[in-house]
Amino acid sequence: MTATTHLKSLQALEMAIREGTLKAAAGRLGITPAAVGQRIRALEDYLGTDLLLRGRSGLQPTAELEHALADLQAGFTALERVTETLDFQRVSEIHIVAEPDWAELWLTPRLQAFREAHPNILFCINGSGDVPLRLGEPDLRITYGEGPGEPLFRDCYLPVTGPDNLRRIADWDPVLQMEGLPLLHLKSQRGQEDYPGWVQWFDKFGHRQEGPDRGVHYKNARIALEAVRQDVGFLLCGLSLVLNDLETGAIVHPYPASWHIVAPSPYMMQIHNKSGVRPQIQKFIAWLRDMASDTKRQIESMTAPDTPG
Amino acid sequence: MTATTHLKSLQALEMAIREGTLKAAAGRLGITPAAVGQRIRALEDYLGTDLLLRGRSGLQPTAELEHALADLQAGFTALERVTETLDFQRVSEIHIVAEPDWAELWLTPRLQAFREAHPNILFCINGSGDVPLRLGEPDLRITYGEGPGEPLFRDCYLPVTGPDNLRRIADWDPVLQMEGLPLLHLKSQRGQEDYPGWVQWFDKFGHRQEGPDRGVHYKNARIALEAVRQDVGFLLCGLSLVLNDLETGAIVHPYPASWHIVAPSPYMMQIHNKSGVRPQIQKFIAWLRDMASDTKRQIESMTAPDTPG
DNA sequence: TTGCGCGCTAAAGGTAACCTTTACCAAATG
DNA sequence: CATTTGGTAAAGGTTACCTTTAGCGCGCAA
Repeated sequence: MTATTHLKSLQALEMAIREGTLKAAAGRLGITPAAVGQRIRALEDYLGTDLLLRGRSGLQPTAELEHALADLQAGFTALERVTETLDFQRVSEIHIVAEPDWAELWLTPRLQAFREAHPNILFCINGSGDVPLRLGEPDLRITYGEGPGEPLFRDCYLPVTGPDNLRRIADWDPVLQMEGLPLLHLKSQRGQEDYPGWVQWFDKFGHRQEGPDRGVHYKNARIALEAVRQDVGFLLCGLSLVLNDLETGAIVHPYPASWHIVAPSPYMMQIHNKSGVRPQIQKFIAWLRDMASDTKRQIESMTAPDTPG
Repeated sequence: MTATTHLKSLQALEMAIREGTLKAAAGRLGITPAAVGQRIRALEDYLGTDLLLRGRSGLQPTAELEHALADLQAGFTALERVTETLDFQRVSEIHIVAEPDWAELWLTPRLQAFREAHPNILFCINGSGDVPLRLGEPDLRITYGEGPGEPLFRDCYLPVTGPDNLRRIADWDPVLQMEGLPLLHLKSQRGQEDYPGWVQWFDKFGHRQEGPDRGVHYKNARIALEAVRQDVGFLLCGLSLVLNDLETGAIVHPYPASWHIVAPSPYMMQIHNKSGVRPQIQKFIAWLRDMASDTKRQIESMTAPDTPG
């Protein structure tokens, strides 16, 4: 008895039957439909017999394959259990370096759910977390601005303030609403093109005659938002960072959401050592993409021209 | 649930555990031990954990792997059943073109056993057999003489005659034994360098003064051997073609077997479309190599200098 | 101890398997 | 009839894989 050859062909075949179309199988296998067809064809050529009847509506194993089908499916089911077992056992560390504000206000709150689902994955974000920093490149790097990587989502800047402030200015003349109230700034907004600040906002929407660059400066967004919640003033903040605060009403945006500035750059994700990413990291990346596209949808729906406010 | 990756690594791992050494696993997989090590290492790197403890005397799965081992073995056992089923079901035709004499007197008698073991494999040898000739190159081509391919065995020419003839000349002077008795020739021996004939034999061993090129000429060896059995005369014949006749005593070789001429060329096997040979053809080739090396051994033992006759 | 054999490993390099891309076709669907 | 959906064909690039070669460490015998 000689060892099994054409493992990938058998896998493609099994997946095609399981999924019903080559296209779906391709999706599961992470390759193109053409490749799935090629894999199966290769095995058919090798054996000199057809194995799969390709119909437009569904696939069907030929009589040849029928007799082997049970073993085929049993085999790959067992192997999938193997991978699951091996992955599950593995305690994995994921090291991330990211924009501090984004990490603190977007990533960390969402991460809780992932960590509960994967208790065997430990994190180190910007040098702290479950495990200490190790030497070398981080597994993941999230940056804002021009640079390499894959875009996650594009943020949207708009003014936010505390709920009391909103009530206080509710009956003021819109043109004057913000006059006299303190503007809060982030350090990152100081003279950096990529981070829209009050200067850009007033340029675009008017509403304040002077001093858009004056006010209180905060080192990071968490502190600034703390101040906002206590009605210290107005902050021009990336929407993604305050989605939850807006939801709970801890802070509010006093103007229509259409009065916003789209971030000139998206958040970018760089994956270190792109080929050969460990399965746990793959899981995390997949989750991150999901979360990012959720956020993207939320931002888009909130700032869509036809649904202001 | 994402599809299983590193199939080949898992296969190597399973085989290594099954066989006990990387070397043995490599043999089963048809690759080098280094490759097996690499496959397993690749998976270990991917998972970030060791899977196999390599010891000088035997391999051992690590604790990580222990839990997945049952599924791993079950998986590949099932897949091996798949290949067996698929191969078995397949009715395959093997088309062979070969030296006519060799095909008729060496291959065909031996083929019977193979055909019984593999009733689903049909043959077409030199245009006739179970199935009619098809267009295109034959799967296998057996040639004699210089040419491409893989050597099967090198034949050995020596005189044969019928048992009665042997008795008749037994008490003659060896130098004169063959004088006056007819020499039988094959058409292929006529002026072809590659096929040693009586001329070459007498050049080398004397024993006849004149006319080594005279006698009866036969179109093919089967007819000539028929005549030999009926004591018509002496034939200089490839040993491989008459091994069975010598065994049964239907024909004999009147001189010590050391009085032979080694064929200047071996029989050569060319495999068409070398990569992508169908499994049935692989089985047949493996069998053919076995048979050929059997024959080689028989020829060598019969013609060895220390065991003449 | 030294020398040797055996099995695993490391590094380098070549090749073929594999995948993607692009374009096309045929059936199903509106 | 136009469009969409799913499969196929051909071409081309790259990467995974394998072989080769050399080396290491251990066990065993002299």
